[in-house]
Amino acid sequence: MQDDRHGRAGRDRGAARPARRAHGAVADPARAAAAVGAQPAGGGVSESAIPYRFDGAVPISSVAEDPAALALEAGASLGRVVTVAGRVLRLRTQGKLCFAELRDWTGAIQLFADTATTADFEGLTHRALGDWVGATGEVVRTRRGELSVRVTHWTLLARARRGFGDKWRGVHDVDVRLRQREVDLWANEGVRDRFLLRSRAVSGMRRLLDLRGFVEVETPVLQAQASGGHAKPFRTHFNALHADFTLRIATELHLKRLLVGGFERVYEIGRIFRNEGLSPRHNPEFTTLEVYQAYADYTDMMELTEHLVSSLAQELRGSTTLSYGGRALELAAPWRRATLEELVAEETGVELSLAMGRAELARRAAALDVPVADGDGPGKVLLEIYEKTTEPQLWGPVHVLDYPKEVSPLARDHRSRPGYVERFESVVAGRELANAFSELADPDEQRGRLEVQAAARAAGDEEAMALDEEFLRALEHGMPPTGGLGLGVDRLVMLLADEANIREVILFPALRPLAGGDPGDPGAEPDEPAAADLPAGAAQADGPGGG
RNA sequence: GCGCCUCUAGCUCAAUUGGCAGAGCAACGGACUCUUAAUCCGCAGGUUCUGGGUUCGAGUCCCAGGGGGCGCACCA
Repeated sequence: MQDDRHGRAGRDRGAARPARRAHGAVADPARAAAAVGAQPAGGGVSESAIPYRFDGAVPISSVAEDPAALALEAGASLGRVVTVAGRVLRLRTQGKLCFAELRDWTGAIQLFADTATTADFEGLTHRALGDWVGATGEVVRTRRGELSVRVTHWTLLARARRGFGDKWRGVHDVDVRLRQREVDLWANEGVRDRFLLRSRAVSGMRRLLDLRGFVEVETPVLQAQASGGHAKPFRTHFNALHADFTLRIATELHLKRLLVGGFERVYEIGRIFRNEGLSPRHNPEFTTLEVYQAYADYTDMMELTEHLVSSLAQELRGSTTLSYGGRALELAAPWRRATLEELVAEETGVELSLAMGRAELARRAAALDVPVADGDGPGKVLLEIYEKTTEPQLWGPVHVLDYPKEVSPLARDHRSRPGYVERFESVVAGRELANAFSELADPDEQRGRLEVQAAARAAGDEEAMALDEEFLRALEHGMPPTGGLGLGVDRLVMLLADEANIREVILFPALRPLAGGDPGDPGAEPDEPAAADLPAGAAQADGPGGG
């Protein structure tokens, strides 16, 4: 993994066995594609009655959490008329009364209707679960004590032709949950909150960095040759240039070029792509944060890592003490710092040192049942031993210091330990969360390191780092001393959300495509007429600017 | 890629040793003026993932394929 800043950040290895969250995958692809709960169309309201916009709705939480409303006594009215909008998730009709639970993304409130005060009472009682409705009425508390909007009039905003699964148990079919995340978000408790947490973590990250004077930038996803990491890229074709391109595997090299260009503090939060395995802990596209700070070294990056992670935990979870997989995790700064060898010795009792040479290291690897490849140098052997025996056992958080130069082509030589570079990985819950170094700025040294990579590449190592001449030329213009940090955003969100499966923190994780497309759906509306059959005007009316 | 597990109504799940495919929810029709997973009455709903095989008889056993899950490998 060498210099690979995100070698596994955001993609875990050696992780604790993930809790099995769902059972019994169903689903032949046909049924998965046919979606959940297809129901016959109906409901007695014509599509043309649905308005183009809906004015005046307030967030439901502003009603449901209003102190005056909370203090309201059963049977009393607040004397305040509100309009709310959202989705009908429960519906209970009782003779000339009707109760519905209306939910928007801020909260839920009951609608209370009756034949005397509600326009089109009958229509309301025939809403399908899942229909979107706007409603206006007084804020009251029912005799039975439920805060409600006593509906005088209401508007259908969307029909739900498909249901959202069992109203009590939701939808547990993993395939449906992931392929139809929109269903998962409504049907299952906590899903939406988890993704809101993710969103807040990312915006929090931006805010914390902005406060320290960093600027956010965007670098290319499409690259002639991806570099800056160790991974197989996805390949694509750039028609206009008649050239094969790759999707980026790291943002590192472009960001360092910005340091050369005078951006002293930059960061990018972006998707990178690695053409590798799929697992509960690996998604081929994942999000990284990369930060570069001029005049700083890796010790500054340790402080920054601690600051980001502990601040987000405090802000989003209310504490730096979290529970992850049932085990306590204390994220408050400062985090422990220990060298790679110290940690291996603690875990295995085996002393290691680069100085003892490859042969001796290989013997110790064998004694620990760690396989070693013939081509591996001493640094690689050392790293393998650490990764196989120690990293998965580290609960942390801990900054693992000082990696062999051999496996770190982009990091600067250690100022006092020959053969090592100034690099650390932050390990939390047995997995790498962050990877950082004092950046290598010397163009000649960098060229030499990348030539070694290029040779490995030429020898068939598909994941050896590509030699990037534009990057090397940039370094020749001079890059100041710089500390750089890469952090796996998906991984961080997993920690904050207490999730063992990366797909629970990615809205639309990669899945095998369904063969044959939509197999048809008996509950769905008839197919739309083909475009050719539409009147000329209609054929173009497919969106803003579409014409 | 390999191994193990799994797939039954729209959803969540049953179905004794191989012996009539069921329930709850959703849907549909109805009753009900304070419900809270409302309740009650009625009605409807199936290529038991697909294709073969064994058997008098297969949701159940066997083979092949597909989807999904987990683990391993990969992720220098």
